[in-house]
Amino acid sequence: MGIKDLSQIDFNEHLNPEQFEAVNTLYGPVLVIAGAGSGKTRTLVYRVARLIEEGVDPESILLLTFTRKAAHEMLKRASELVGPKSHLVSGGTFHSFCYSQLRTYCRVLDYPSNFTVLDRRDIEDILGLLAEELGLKKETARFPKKSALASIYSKKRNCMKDCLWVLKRGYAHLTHLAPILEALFDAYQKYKRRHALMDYDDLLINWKTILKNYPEIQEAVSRRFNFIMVDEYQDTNRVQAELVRLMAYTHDNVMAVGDDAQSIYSFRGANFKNILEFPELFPGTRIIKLEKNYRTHQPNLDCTNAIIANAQEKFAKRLVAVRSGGRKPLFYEALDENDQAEFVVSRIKDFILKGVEPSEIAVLFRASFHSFQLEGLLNRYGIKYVKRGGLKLLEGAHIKDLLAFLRIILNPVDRLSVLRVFTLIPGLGEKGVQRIYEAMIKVDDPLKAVAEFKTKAKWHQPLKELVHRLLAIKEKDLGLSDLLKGLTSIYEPYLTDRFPDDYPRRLQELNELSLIAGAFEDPGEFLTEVALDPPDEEETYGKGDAVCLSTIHSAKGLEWKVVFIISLVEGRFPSPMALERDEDLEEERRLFYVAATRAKDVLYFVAPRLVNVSGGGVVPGKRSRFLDEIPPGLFEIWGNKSRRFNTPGKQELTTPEPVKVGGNGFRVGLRVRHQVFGPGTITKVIDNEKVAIDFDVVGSKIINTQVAKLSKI
DNA sequence: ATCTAACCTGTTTTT
DNA sequence: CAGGTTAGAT
Repeated sequence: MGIKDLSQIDFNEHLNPEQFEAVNTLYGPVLVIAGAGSGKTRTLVYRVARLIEEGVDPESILLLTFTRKAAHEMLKRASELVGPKSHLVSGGTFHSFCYSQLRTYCRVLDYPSNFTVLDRRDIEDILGLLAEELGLKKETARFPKKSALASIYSKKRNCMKDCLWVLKRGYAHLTHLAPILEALFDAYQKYKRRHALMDYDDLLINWKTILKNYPEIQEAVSRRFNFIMVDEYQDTNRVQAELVRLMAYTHDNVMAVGDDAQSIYSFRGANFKNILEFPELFPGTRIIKLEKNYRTHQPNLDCTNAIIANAQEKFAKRLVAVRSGGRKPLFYEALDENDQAEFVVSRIKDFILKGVEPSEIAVLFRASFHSFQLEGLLNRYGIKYVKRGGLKLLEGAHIKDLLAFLRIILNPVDRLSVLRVFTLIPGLGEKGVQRIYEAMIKVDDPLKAVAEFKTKAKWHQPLKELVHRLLAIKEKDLGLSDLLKGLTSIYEPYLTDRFPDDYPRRLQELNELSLIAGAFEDPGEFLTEVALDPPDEEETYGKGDAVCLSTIHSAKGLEWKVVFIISLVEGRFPSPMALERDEDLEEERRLFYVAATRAKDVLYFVAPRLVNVSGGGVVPGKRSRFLDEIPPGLFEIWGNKSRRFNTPGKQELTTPEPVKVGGNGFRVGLRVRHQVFGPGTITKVIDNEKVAIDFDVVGSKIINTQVAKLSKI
């Protein structure tokens, strides 16, 4: 296959020889194994450009990845390079792609084409409901929580194994429940079918079933998408690998790009071994390795290479930096979590003063609650930040309330939504709604049945009014956007009641949701979109220049000039849940590797020496084993003891204010003893309730004198 | 006796 | 924010 004239782009000039080779392998299966920061997505995008330039129809190109963010990034860069033609290229996450295919073809499975996609919460709630209905909770002591049920279910389906298999790995204490869980999941499958619902796993598996059982559909799809490319292949699981195999069966024009060292999604069935199996799935695969790193400099790279060198199974790969210069990563051992937060904040302020854009700074952590303390401090200093991976807009109670209203309009016997909406009425709870619901499912017009429901309870009248308002709005037959606005006005009194402190903010969010909804005509499609691709806060609020706080999982594929990785102590990172099995610990190490490779210029490791535990006490922590694994000399240790009294951040916090005496006699300079933290000195009286105290052992804390027991010394 | 509302605590990671 | 628990309301 000769290369035609490269009239538009000089590929050779913009790519190194390995990338060039990958880009120019236009036909047949290709596996690109590439390290962090080596230009993986770039390679993929250039191949799209190359194909189009070759005369390939853009509509026959399909780009797939696992995460929304990676998909978004990939398509954005494609449109930058290729221009308007890139809009004809199909692509997105596996889930959204399967959804669009199922809309067209799911009738062969006896599903209506307007099925709804469940989000995680729905799945958990339905499982919980069914478990209760089947009486499993009463029968079985220590029945797993519904979140665990959902995880077991999803793993079972993603790995294509039975319950016992899943329970044996990871839920060993529950193996006796295997038959019971099979029955529960059976009931769940039936429930979904009855209500025309699919969950995330159904999207993939149902589409796979169709491809497998309907050769004419498989043929049509395979001919339509003549070039399939998968980014972040290490994140795919067996089901996704088979989907690709099935869809490419007429042509084998598949390029998979991935890094086995960055596989961090095994909890949902992704397996880095998948990448090893690719050549088996596609005989004759050409394997290309990318080992040049464009993101960072050699000292950082030496350190990250050392982190991943401790992994037990991996492709041999040693990244070499293209950039020169640079400084070793720094490790700061903070006194406690408060000092950790103060250190990070003071460094952030410093960088911003030096002219670093806040959006070029990120703080990464294992689990989203690790950043609580830091968030408080950032708020106090007025530093703008966005948090990724934590609470999503969708998870706010008010958003869920409004969506429940919408669902009732669309389907009055949606049990979860009925429960959610009707319990908003004071005095009406779970049991009451249950009785109403039973009356609803017996008749043709469920909402009317509610209006006519007979009871002496005091909630009767408010319920009737609510239902009348819902019926009235339903009759108007409004567009989706107006419908949501109308529902918001019905919901508003309950909203102000439920959230007296911050309802204006929540109302604002609801209005934004109505605006987003304006882009959809079909309400079912809107609900699916919200489940599959929830609008994230950053886009919604358009906060431009803010520091990024992120879980490591949500940081994958992104990069910043300055990166802090915090809470590198045992018990936090690696996560205690991952200590039991070797494979889990290996994954935690890869996670650490992903975090450390996000930095372009400056990389900080931070660990507190004392760790807050639940209940309010502190215990001595041990620095994370992953830090100890790194050979000494590959990072610098920072923090002589005097630092904490010299940094600007610390100064501002501890400089005594003009003496102000709190209502209870506490004043600056007073020596006090705290039940848990021991002796300390009051440095600031904030108001009648709160004082700042510099404890002799654990450093500064804000203490509420109404809650904590303080005695004067 | 039955149900609701208020309180307390403990949180992995994603589609 | 949700699950479990419990005090208090009906």
